[in-house]
Amino acid sequence: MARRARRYWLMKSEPGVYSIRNLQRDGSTTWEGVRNYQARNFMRDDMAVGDLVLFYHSNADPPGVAGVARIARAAYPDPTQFNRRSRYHDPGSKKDEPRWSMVDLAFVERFEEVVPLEALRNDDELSGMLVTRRGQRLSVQPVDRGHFARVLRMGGARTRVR
DNA sequence: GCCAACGTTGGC
DNA sequence: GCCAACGTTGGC
Repeated sequence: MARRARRYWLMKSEPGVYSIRNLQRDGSTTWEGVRNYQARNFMRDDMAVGDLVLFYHSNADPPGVAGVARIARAAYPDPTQFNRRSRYHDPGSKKDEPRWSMVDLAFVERFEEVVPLEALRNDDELSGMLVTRRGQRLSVQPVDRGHFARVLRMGGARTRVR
């Protein structure tokens, strides 16, 4: 049985809300609250267990890639969409036809230092990488294998692409 | 805190 | 289907 090739991703989190250190502490986490259709589609349709993720700190100083995570559970319905108390509640979503999906992430490693967005932008090998584009707000993005490997090197990571 | 960029909503 | 109004994201 041929296995699907591992895919590579970037996922944004505000460190004031949930940082790479939080993920390191917790070991794994649920990724609820994504309410953008493009981001949902990537999670629901394209992510699989074992895919690697660049863990990106947004609204941070500096913004940038803080470490690496791994998809620990493939997409399943985000329960917060049905919770009236939740800030992620979606009254338009039906139980038998959930609108929003989520995945679980597991900690892989934390970079010694964040690789700043500016460094990504200044790196020739990373030209075209989505996150370096001005106005790019998507919180879940696919990353080219070569770009992923390059960011790992910039972060001094032990993790390798394969 | 500002504001550009962008997604969503809803009137028409 | 258009598009103005509005809300959010996220760099700076």
